Amino acid sequence: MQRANQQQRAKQQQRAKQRLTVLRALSEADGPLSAKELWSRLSGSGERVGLATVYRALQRGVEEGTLESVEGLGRGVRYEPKDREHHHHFLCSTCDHAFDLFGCVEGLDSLVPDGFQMTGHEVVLLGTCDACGNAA
Amino acid sequence: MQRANQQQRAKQQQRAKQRLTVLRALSEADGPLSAKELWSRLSGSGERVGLATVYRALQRGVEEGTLESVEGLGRGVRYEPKDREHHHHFLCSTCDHAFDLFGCVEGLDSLVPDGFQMTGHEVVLLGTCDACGNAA
DNA sequence: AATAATGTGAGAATCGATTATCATTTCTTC
DNA sequence: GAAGAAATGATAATCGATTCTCACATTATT
Repeated sequence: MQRANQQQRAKQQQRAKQRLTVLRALSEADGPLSAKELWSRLSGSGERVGLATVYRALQRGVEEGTLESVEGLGRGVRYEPKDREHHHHFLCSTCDHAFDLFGCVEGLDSLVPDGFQMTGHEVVLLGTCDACGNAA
Repeated sequence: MQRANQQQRAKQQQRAKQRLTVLRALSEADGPLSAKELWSRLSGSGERVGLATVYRALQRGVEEGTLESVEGLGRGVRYEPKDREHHHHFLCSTCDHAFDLFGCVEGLDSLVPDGFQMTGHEVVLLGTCDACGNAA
């Protein structure tokens, strides 16, 4: 069983060249990316990948549990690998890129109103990233 | 000048009955609302207001500086009066309503990477609101 | 009351994001 | 290498959100 799965995965990986290109690009990113961001990056670096393929790869990643969709960063949905530790994001208002942050905050529990059940939280820092700040 | 403005505002307020209905409903809400949420509420309470009017009222409110658009709460844009104190939101995953919270968190500064300039932040708590929790 | 200016509602048009379609290509199996 | 299965790319279709259009209603001005 274990072995059969491995074999099957190996097969899939050989077949799905573009899909893995997409997933690799996402795992190498320094923050969550939208389908279009991902597609732009790949296209920019000479990879010929269709936008539909990017969407398919992301969708499948979420279904298989290796990716996670991240809402709440401006408009649109971005994606990131699910195996990252708990973290938050910095959204640059100039380049609109979202950066992973390390660490978390304190005092969340005290914000929850009586009777409400908190199951998670998101923190987004807004401002200007290093590159955009220097370019100004 | 001061007086001219007041007179003009008075005129506008008499004219724009529906617009003010929209703005009042938003200011009475316990959290930021989207155009459609606002429209549903008004329609539900017997007000005959067109969706276009809601959008116009919101757009104008933002232009005039009395309203603020809030992104980052799931998909879509919501609006809230700009005169509220600094606060955050609780997003109920069941009813999808966003509730205003009171208070803030600590330790944000330490999350900012070197070279980045933070100009603001958002905190969103996720979970189940009182009503939805009891209804389950 | 007549006229002009503004506000409104209903639905059409538009927009960006996402999904569906389908012919072609690539890989696997035999 | 042939046949079948899966993946891909281009682009059409769809979807929800928002804006636009325009005829009509309301309010203001004279």
